[in-house]
Amino acid sequence: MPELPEVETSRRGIAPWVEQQRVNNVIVRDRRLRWPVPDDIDNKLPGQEIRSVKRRAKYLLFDTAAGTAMLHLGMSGSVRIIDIDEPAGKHDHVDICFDSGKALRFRDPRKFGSLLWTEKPFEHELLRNLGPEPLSDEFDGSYLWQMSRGRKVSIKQFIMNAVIVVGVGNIYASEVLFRSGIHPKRKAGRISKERMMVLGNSIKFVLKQAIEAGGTTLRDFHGGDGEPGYFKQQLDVYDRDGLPCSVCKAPISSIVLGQRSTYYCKNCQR
DNA sequence: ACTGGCACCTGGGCGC
DNA sequence: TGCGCCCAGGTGCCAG
Repeated sequence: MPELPEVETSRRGIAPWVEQQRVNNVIVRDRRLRWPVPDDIDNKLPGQEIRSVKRRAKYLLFDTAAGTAMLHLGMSGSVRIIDIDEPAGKHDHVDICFDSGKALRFRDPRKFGSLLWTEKPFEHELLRNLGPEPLSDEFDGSYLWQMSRGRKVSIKQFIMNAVIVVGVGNIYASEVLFRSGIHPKRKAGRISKERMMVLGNSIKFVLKQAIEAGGTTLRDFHGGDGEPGYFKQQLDVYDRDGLPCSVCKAPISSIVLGQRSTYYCKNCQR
């Protein structure tokens, strides 16, 4: 479910309940996530204080003196704060319980998420080769333009490639291309610098707006504070097949690109 | 070096 | 109600 805004919303929601809290114990009910949950999680985390909860790409990083727990929400994962005695549901795979009597509960029906342990997060193989954060100063349209020269992939797949830039998933890829007036199938290497500048700005704008709205709730996403995200109301094209374009009123089109549903306006996007 | 396609897993919504 | 089918917010890995 989560793209960058949903992960960031989750991070902000849980941080006040987790930072500076000491882990009492960890309950792992099912290790069979995308990768098996390592013993380190139950062995090394208890007794540690969470110094900070940070985010890199779509990973939540729980920093302690002994190492860092890396949590990825996959397609269907979510986290929330509970009282430690709250009964666990079928897909509540992990609880990180604090001395405070609260716990961080990780739920993930599809099990595409992961919970890993590392001592050097930024050297971890899953993080090492990631592209820049879209909201950082090192990312902008001229970077996108430079990286895209000679590339034949569609611009949509290009911006969803985490080696190029992290955090842009299937919803926001369609949204930022609409805002930029760029057809999702256009080859990345054949977009002018001027248009790439617009795209770079759109990525920053849309992601920021979505974070402010608390993310997008399509099904059951909720931030760590239990509130759903309200960005769905601001989606211009995603999941709006056949509905009128917010600008020109032409029906929104849908196609499949790289096995993912893709939405755009035939009129507004070239 | 790129590109496209598959895989992992479970549940929800739809049509019959 | 039940069944079968299609779809779902991610991403590592494989072959060409």
